[in-house]
Amino acid sequence: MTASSPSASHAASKRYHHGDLGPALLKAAEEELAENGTESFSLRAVAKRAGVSHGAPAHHFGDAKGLLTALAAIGYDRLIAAQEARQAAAAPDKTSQLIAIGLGYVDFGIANPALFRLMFSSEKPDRSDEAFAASSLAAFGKLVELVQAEVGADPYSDAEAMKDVVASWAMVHGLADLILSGRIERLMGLSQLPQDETDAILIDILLRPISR
Amino acid sequence: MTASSPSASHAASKRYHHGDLGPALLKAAEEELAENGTESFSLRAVAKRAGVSHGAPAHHFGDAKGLLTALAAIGYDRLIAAQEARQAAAAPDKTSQLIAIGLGYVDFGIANPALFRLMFSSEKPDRSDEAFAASSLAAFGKLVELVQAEVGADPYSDAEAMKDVVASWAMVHGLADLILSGRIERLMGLSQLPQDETDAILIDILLRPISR
DNA sequence: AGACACATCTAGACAGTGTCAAGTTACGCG
DNA sequence: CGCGTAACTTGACACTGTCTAGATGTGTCT
Repeated sequence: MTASSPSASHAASKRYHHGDLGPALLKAAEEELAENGTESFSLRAVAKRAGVSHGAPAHHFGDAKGLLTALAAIGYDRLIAAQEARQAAAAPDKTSQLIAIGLGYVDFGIANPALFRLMFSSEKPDRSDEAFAASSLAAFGKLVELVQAEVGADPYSDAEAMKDVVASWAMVHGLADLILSGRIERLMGLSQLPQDETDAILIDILLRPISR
Repeated sequence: MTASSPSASHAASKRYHHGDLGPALLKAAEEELAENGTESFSLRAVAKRAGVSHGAPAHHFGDAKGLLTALAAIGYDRLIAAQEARQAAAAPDKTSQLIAIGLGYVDFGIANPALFRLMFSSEKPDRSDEAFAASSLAAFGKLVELVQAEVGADPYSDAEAMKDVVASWAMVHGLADLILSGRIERLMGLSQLPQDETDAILIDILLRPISR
């Protein structure tokens, strides 16, 4: 038997040294978050799910705040991926691309409600954390860039363009937040509609902040 | 001396029966919420602040969820009051009145960030609770009514009008949520501006969802 | 190859949390 | 005046996050 190769064999075994605990904890944390929500999130439950002792996470993330901060940073990367998926499927013109990142924003929120709440409505993540700040700024940068292309002015030097950025962000963020809290479903029953009809409604709304 | 009238004397004494614990707990809970935020909210800390034992709240609100549900319901009443204050100060035309409730919405969010989060971004309140549902529907009803006046169609029978409602709500909600999480401050420095300039920016943005 | 430094993980303890059950106090009604 | 019952206290329980000390591998250097 050539067995027991030192590096990364079957990970979930009961080896004393897990070998890849950091990522495994993040995966477990995301699952816990999806199942139980942000509010009843438990660090010990995450450790149990990953098959390690309750003290193990501390060594990789410091404390619960650290783990949730890392998870939120991953969330922003995931958000960007959802936006890029919509961009790839959209027409190449500037407006369609801007709307696409809005639709991706909503897609992400619906698909990951607890993660969305962690990223935008929680005090637990440390916003001064490097990875968190970098990922969240990258997501915001996409918006700024596409609004600039749309209105033809740099938001950082043109107050009107910055209002367009803020209006666009507020609209898509409010839309996503109200949808994933179930407050829109009661009014429009979006989940009952075929995707193209849902998209048409969202596009109509997402166009409003920038149509002068 | 006519003293020691049975009902409601000096409330905060160390009488075994507090006499008015329900409201006192709500007041303490709101203060705790404002100071510590939704996430590190502690029922025992609320009881301590109100000067009663840790088990006392259960008798009035059942459990923590019950207390927070009642508090959220009060929050909606407070939201409506903030909107009505803006309405009273605004011009009587339909559009000004609609914008006024938007400004009141933002006012409320900025003044009560933790309560706002409890009302809109938390799973803790029981939305099927009678008082909660009534108060939140009253707040929403204001919006529907004013959008209907603005666009001249009943949102419950006209899909376009309902899109106007959703767009208006999403815009003001997203705006408030992003402002109170500090994400707009970095971009526009609203807190540095005089109120009329801030209002002008917000009005510009709040008009967009309904200007065809 | 052997041994040592170090990162990794476990195990126990601590204060704090929400909730439950049982006991104590006092209000109000007869 | 006495008694039922609502209001409140107290103690216990399981659970939480964090800290500490100890156990266990991993990798490296000679």
